[in-house]
Amino acid sequence: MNHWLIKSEPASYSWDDLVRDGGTEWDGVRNPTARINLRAMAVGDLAFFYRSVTEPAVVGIVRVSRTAQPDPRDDKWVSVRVEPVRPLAPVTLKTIKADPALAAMELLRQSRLSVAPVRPEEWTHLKGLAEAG
DNA sequence: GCCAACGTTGGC
DNA sequence: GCCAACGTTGGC
Repeated sequence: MNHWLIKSEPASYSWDDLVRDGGTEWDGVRNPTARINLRAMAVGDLAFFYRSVTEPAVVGIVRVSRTAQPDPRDDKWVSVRVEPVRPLAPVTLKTIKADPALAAMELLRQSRLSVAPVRPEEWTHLKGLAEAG
């Protein structure tokens, strides 16, 4: 199983919106690198839900419930379906940046990438931080 | 194909 | 609000 991180601005779609909806189409991604990552997702893959812009932090875990399909509004692009698994105690960007075990995360390396892979050891470590806090 | 201008993302 | 990073567009 692969692990990922997906970003959303709370003003456009928040963790609470996802919980309310019970799942959503993760569409609107318009970046070629992010598209490669969406296409690589399998059903059952887990992703951190990252809140950008306003108090940037990882705030939850989601599960991929359908693989990539063309966006009906623009079939050059794709979307997957995700559903909430559980909220996490927020792990802030500040904490992530300060942690040597997370220094290689794609989140930090390419800060504008909205769909990024997470290495297994990074996944375990970051999830551990949320559970410790 | 190069590159300057421009637009968007996202941290601060 | 500012600005760095970086992707896209368009003139040449």
